Amino acid sequence: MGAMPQPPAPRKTTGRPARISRTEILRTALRIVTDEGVARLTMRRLASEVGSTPMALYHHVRDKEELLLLLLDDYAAQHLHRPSTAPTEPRERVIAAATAIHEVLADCPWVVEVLTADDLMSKSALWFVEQIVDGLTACGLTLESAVHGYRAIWYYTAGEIVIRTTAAHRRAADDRPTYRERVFTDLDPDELPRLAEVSDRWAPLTAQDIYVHGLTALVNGLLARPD
Amino acid sequence: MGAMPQPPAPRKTTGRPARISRTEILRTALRIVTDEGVARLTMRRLASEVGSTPMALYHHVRDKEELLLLLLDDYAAQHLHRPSTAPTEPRERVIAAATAIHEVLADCPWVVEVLTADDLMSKSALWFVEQIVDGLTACGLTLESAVHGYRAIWYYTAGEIVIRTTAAHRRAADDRPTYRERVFTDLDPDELPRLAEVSDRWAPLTAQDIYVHGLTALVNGLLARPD
DNA sequence: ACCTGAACACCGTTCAAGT
DNA sequence: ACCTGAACACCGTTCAAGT
Repeated sequence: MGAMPQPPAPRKTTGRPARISRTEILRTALRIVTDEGVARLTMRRLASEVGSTPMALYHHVRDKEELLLLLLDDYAAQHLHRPSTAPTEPRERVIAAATAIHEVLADCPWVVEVLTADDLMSKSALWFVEQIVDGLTACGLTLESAVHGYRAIWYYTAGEIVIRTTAAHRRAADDRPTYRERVFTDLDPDELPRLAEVSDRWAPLTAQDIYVHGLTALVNGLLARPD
Repeated sequence: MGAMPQPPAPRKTTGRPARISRTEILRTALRIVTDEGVARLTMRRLASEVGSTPMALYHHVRDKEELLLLLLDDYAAQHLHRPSTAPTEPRERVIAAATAIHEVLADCPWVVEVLTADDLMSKSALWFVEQIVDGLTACGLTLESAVHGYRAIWYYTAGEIVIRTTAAHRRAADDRPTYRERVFTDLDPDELPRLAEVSDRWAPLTAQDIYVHGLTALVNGLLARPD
């Protein structure tokens, strides 16, 4: 869960009226991050886009890290909608909830910076976490094992996002051949026979989306071995 | 595989003798990163530690990103040792290879920055990748499915490192209560019954190391469902 | 209460010049 | 070939002051 810091502190009626609001700051920040990537989001840039000074921002957010967390919270709240009908079969409910979280995160590459800056996600994600934990218990796991299972799913999901996102980012910005290309052209088939055998299929193979495949395997494995 | 850029280009005998070497740069960088964390590794700081100027570094590495990748390559080469005896049972070989990679990465928190900056690991890790892919095929998967399985394992492993490392980092630097603490104290038991039920056990539960547990489940699931 | 200006203490990297 | 000095174009954040 990302740190959702205190709400803007209920507006007092005394004092100078605010010229910029936290909402406006977050809206602008989200636009910058969506259009140009998280690297381009600086406090100075953001300040000028909302027509203010860098220091005015610090009156609405504690620091840049809090800004990023608020941004993820906001994003999740807007995009993570509970389905009108969830599967009744609990195993399927687990898969569906994890896939929902994954889809939302996969659509905003900038989350990586935030994921690695905090441990979990927004309040909006709690319902999905509940679905996963509850689904696993409904399949026979103890509550403790279900929580562990949820964490394994979260590791897998976050890892997929982090790795795939940065790999894509790299590919885009890359003129020079990747390390993989260089290494895979001169594999020793005696030492690494399997890798040598797939070396020329590696790129298309690893370009395939295997999230659901791996997720299903993981969930099956978690349920087959309830300790 | 991290980008291992060209080796330092075989030393020519003409020209000025080098005052600093790539090896010396990497040794110093590794010390900084180990002692004080990757955030403290700046080109300027590194230059002064090797007794040189920032720009001298650019004669030995292309840029900071290449420096970090070289660092991971170096680290993996030094710490990722092939075991003298590997399990004969292929499923166990897969688990052992993944665990070996995980252990080395888990011991150097700074890898997170590098993992998210490139897609995979060093050349030294290839043997372990081979063990995983070969072990999975030996259990009956096609070569393609084995590669997909390897990727699922890699996502899970990288995710565990990234999430656990940054969570630990956060805990250390944190005075204010975490978002989880704030959220978990006022869960609605009607809406989120399972989470409410575990809310006070959540912290110790998620502090447990479940890497091997999840890995085993994932591998079992991958093998039980070879499509 | 909210905002500003100036300053502090940094970054990575380029460029032109030295030896 | 290797290294230096100075500069460019930035950062996040603090502090003291204004309205």
